Amino acid sequence: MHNIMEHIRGNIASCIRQAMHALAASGELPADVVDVLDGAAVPLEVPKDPKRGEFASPIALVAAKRARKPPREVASLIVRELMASGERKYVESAEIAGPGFINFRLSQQWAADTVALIRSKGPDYGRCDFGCGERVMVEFVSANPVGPLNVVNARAAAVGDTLVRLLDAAGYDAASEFYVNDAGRQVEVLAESVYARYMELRGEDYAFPEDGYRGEYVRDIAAQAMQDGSAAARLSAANADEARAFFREYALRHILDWQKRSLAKYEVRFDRWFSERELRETGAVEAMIGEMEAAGHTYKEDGALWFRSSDFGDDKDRVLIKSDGLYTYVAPDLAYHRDKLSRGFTKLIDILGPDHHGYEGRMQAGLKSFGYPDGALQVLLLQLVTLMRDGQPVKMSKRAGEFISMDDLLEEVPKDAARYFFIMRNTSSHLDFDLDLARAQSMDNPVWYIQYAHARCCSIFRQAEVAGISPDMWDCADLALLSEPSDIDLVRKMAGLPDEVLSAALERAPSRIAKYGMDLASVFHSFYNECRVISDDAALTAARLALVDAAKTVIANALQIMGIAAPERM
RNA sequence: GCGCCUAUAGCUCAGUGGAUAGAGCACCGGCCUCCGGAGCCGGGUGCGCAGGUUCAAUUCCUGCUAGGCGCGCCA
Repeated sequence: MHNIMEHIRGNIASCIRQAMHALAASGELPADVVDVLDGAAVPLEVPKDPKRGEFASPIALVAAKRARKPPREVASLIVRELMASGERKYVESAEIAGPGFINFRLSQQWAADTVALIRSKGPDYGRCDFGCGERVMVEFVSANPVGPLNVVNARAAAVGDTLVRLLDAAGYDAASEFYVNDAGRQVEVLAESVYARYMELRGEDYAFPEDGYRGEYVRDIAAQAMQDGSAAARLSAANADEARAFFREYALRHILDWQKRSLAKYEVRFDRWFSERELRETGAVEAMIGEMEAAGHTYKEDGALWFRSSDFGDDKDRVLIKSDGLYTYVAPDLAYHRDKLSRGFTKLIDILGPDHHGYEGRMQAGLKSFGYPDGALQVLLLQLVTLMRDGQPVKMSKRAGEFISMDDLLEEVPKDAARYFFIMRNTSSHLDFDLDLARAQSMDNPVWYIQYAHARCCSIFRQAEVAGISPDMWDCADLALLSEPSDIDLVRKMAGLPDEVLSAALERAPSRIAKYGMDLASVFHSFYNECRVISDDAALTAARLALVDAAKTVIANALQIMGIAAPERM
């Protein structure tokens, strides 16, 4: 058993089902009342207010109409049957409340077993095999290799990496990829920009391209090439075309390495950096277009080759090959997505910035035309990020060169804080990133608050060691002694991790784990204030140390999923 | 004009087809002879507007209003 809550949920549901069948059989309820159970799970929820118990069911409200009795009366019959059932496990009491809810309270044995389970699972607690090893590919960041990573890239990196960790925890075989657009126009513009700066540094008159990249880093790259002996030698012998070609490769490698370093600092890992250029070299794009033409999904117009994407749900048709003979970005991108699916990934997730939402329709249309099922590709659109300093939005303008890159951000706030802040909101919501708060080493900072809960657990163990209490003493503790409301509140919150991980993974919602971590830390701090762990009562001390050990595990596991360190001291 | 996203407490945001809609910040008041006070406890007139589906809508659907973003043979 890896999830006690799931086990109990199943047990209660089956008890309710049996109770209703028994009532229908005995004639106390109309025979057709059991129809409400058909094809649907017995409704069971975790009440918001812990005073209502661990589980609640509105089944009596749902069944009242068929039962032709008031909900509370139906509830009372179900409770009578259920409490008489020998199948019932852990349920200590079932009460009728409000309009007809049945609230289930679990026995202390449940708390004891939960603590024991968490301690035996250790780092695996919270994980499950729901995904059955299905292969899921998450593609994120995929910034053009023409400049530094920006703040939305940083959000995408934190969200994507956490999502991969979540999917992994939920039993999927999850992989991450960064698609490198190292072919195409943007790269040429970069090459021309660096070349222009190079000429400028040499004091030659050369016009900077209209749509060129004006960042200071472009000049830096040119300057570095001039100082690099072998590069300088090659440049001095080159004509303009050769120099541009040289700078294309030089700048590309330089910027790609730079982006890789930024992400490494951020502890965001990619299983693969997939090169568009290599994809083109395999002939995959040509082959794909050939098949599309053969299938009749294309037509020629105004000298360009169009994909009939509107036949597959897109707003309008899209150009694959421009009238100048070059591919648009759509063609290689489609080939890339087809490549991912051909490698055995059955689910693709793309995390995109808000300026790319139009992209989804054409990709979905493409995959549909290839015959892949609906739902093979899921696009997660991130909304914008506003950096806040002193309560004011930080103005960013590319033109004026006022621009905060991901590197700048990570110099200002710790990596753990940045990751947390970027995932703490729903991906579909605009994000206000409070730089002052993220940097603060104080109770107001949610990251510190959670990490402090972990450090506090460790501190208690250090204290226990000083008092001469060894781990084997709490390994065999009598967990039945954990009976204070604060003990149970903590256990209840810890028991929720597996459900939380699974729903966060299925909803593609890293923010849920951020919220959970915060709530867990809060319950832990309350417990700590309410219940003394190390006391004169040796048996209770042992039980509480086991509880703290479990708490430490759960906090660490939640932080691990977010890619945030779990410090022993701060 | 079309498309996507958003609208919940003074502020930043959670949340769910169900019970009395939550958290943090800010503000006010308490709690250390004690495991880290980097903490805890208490204090709340809020789901943009109008319809619809439902036993039940803040949640789902439609329309409206307001804000953000996008709408290239750029990526």
